[in-house]
Amino acid sequence: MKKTIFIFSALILALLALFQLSKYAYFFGDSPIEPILAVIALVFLFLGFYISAKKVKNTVPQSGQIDHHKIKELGISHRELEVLVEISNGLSNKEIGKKLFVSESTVKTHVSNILIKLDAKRRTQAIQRAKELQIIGP
Amino acid sequence: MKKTIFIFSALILALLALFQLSKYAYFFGDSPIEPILAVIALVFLFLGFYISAKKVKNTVPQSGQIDHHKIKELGISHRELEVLVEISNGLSNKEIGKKLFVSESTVKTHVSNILIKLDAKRRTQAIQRAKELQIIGP
DNA sequence: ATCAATTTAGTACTTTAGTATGAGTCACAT
DNA sequence: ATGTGACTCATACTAAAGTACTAAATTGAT
Repeated sequence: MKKTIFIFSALILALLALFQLSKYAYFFGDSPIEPILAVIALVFLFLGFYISAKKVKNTVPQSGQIDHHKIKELGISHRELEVLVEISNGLSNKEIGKKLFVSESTVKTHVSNILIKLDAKRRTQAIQRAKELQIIGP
Repeated sequence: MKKTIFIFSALILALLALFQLSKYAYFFGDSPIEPILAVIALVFLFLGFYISAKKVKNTVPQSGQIDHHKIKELGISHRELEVLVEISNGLSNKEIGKKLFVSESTVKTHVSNILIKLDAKRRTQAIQRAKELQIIGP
């Protein structure tokens, strides 16, 4: 895709050059407008490209990658992360306990700590925050 | 690929048209150049925007598209969908009520219906299911 | 106009979630 | 050895969440 665009861009440039040559053959007026027009067109074309690309980069925040650095930064332990993942999978505390072979009490402790570390009031908010911070996958 | 070629072809045509215009400008002498320059700049700016946007749409495979068909298929009403979105934003029933100007009781009713329709036992599970079915955005 | 679906809201109840606190075990580093 | 952090579990409590009804007002389509 990139190559195609590059090739066509080169093609346009070549066209412009040809037009310039032909113009010089026909006219010998004071100041030719065509080169200026071409430069403006290209500059604004790539400006549009650039701005749009920037916009997309800011609005679409890299999907998929989990930020291990931020996990440590927030002081979230390995076990807490496991619980967090199961929360986002929609499991109840009891179910998480069974899956991780611990009591429901333990899960509750982990959940409380997670909520504090993620600055959330509810587990649903924790899910949202964790995905926002790319601590867990989408 | 075909689209890219088409777009660039259109671009070339636009360039040709512009050159024709510039020729006319030459013949009629005193027509001002600035408006033409402005038009060219704008046209190519938006052209750049357009091409870039198209490119992104083709390279990034459906991120954020919601499946309206599946929503109707599951019989989820408009109001229920609103509630569902707020659930996934991590709000409590009371908070949702305030945001949508209804009582907490009403929200509970909606939530219960949502859970039935999404075949979920908890709101966290409903979030997971809804995202899986692309009923709500990620 | 009538019928079905939606939206709203309530009561009464059960279940799940979350808080606060304390405490025991284990590994690992100083 | 002693402390530190992570993991575990418990009790007792409060706060949400969720269920199971009932029911009225509204809306949209036939």
